[in-house]
Formats: sequence, structure tokens, C-alpha cells
Amino acid sequence: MPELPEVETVRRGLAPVVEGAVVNRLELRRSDLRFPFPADFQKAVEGRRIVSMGRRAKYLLMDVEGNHVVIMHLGMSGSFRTEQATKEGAPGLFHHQRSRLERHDHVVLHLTCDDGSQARVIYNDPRRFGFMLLSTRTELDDHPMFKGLGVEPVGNALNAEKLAEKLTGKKAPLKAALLDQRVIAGLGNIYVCEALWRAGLSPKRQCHTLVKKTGAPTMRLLRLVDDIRDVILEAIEAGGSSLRDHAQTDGTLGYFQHSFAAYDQEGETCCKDSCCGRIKRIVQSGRSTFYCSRCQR
DNA sequence: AAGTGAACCTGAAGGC
DNA sequence: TGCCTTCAGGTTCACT
Repeated sequence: MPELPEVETVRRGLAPVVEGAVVNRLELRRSDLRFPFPADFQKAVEGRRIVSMGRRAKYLLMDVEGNHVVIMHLGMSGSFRTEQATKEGAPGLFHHQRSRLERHDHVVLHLTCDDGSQARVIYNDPRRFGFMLLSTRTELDDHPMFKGLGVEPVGNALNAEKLAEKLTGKKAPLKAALLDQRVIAGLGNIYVCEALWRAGLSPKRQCHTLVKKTGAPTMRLLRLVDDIRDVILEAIEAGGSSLRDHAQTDGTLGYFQHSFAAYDQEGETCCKDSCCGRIKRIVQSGRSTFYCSRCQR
């Protein structure tokens, strides 16, 4: 479930539970996900207070007292859920309120929250493309995972001039460039398809055609930047997209999937104003692209 | 150098 | 029912 809006939704779900909480125990139920867990993972986290839960692109960043930062990525199928004991319940009751752990629950954070209640934060990931790594606040920007990462698609970081720079001279299809995390960090297959549909741009169009000879962005690139920003903000607002599993840590579903105009809409009529084309599915560098060949040029 | 495709891993869905 | 194939929100690595 992991493009930027889904990761941001997870961050917002986790923050109120984990911020200010002390990690009593970090339970690792296997030795690795995509990568082995850091050797000193438990030592860095156990007994310490969690300062904040942040995000960069599709990465979750958990700041722990003592300068450590846990870098977390959800891969394709990673999700978090939280369980909290009610404050009213006697401490002993908590044990009975907990659900059983399920298949693919790989990591459990046992917490004492800042209001004194007990909680568990459980990471589940069937495909194990996700990972957890350790860094420090001071070294974070130099971490190989973040070095070379592009700008965030929302806020002031993304602007047409900067994007034009990245696309100049590139013959690659637009779809591939927008998926490239070194260009813009946080977009994935869904939101690239949606942004291109909104901007009326073909995913097959070559990147350099959106840049003037002078290196300045074309009108169409300006439009694309706005559409990227809009679609990401709307998706965050909707709590992300829930496809095969839950997007939110309390088990509720995001609902942006009901707003898809292109993604996973193969065969549907294009709902752009006066366009009555059909959404097609093609494959680009091994991944599905959904678009309307009538209005996306 | 840049661009495409396979690989990593499991589960769900569809066809026969 | 079961078996087989295909596909999935990501990233990296090995080939043209």
C-alpha cells in the first residue's frame, strides 16, 4: 500500500500512538525483511522514548531518543496496525484485549504511551519487500537511501523549473521519469497514471518534449506540476487508496480508489469533460500503465 | 550513459 | 475441487 499518500496516512495514524511513548520491547519475529535487521536494532530502540514519527518520500522515519532514527519502508505489501489498551481497564486486562498475531506479522513494538497506557504497533508484510534500517539524525541526509532522492511532490520543493532541468534531453517516456525517485520522490504507479491523465499527457511522450530549447518548462509541464501536486494532496486528504488491504493503522480504509480516473480503469469510458475515449492498459518497463489515448497526447 | 526487463516474495483472482 | 498462469501500490541489479 505504499505511495506517498498511503505512507503519509500511515504516519498520521502512528504518530499519536508512538510519539512520546517508550519502547519496552522490540520484538523481531524473523531475522530479516528485504534486508537483515540491523545488528544493534534492539539495543538502539529498547528502553528509549520515541521523539517523533516523520516521513520522507515513501520512507517513514522514527526518531528515537539518543539520536537514532529508524528508517522504514513498506515495500509493496507492508502495513502497520496499532492496538491500545483502554485507559480505564486494569493493567492486567490488556493481555486479554490483544488480538493474536497473524501470519506475516514480522515486527512488534511494545510501548508504554505518554499517557501511561500500553500499546502494540505491529508491522505485517506478506511479500517482505519492506525493510527497517538504522541511522542517526546527524547522518540521515548522507544515508545511501536518501542521497540522490528527488524533491517531494507537494509544497514548494517541486516546481516546473526544477523538473524541466531533470527532463532536459531525456528520451525516456514520461511515465518512467515520473516513477524515478531521483526525479520526484514519492510518486508510484497509481499517482503517475492519475497525474498524467489529469494533465492530458501521454505516458509514452518523451520527456524532453516538455522542455523548451532554452531549458524553460513548457505550459504543459507547468500544468503537469499542478496536477501532480493536486492529486497527491487530494489522495492524502482521502486517507490514501486501499486496494487489496488496509491503508490505515486503525483498520479503516482510505477511499481515494473511488476517485481513480485512469488507474485500474481499463475498458471504462474516459470521464474527461468532452472525451469519450476508452481507458487502455499498456505495459511500460514491466508495469501497467492506464491512460486514454484520445485525450492524453 | 541510458533505458528496459528480470529478480526479490507471497497471495489473490481468473481460466480451464 | 484443483491446478496453472498472471498480476500486484516498489526497488535494485544485470543486461542491451
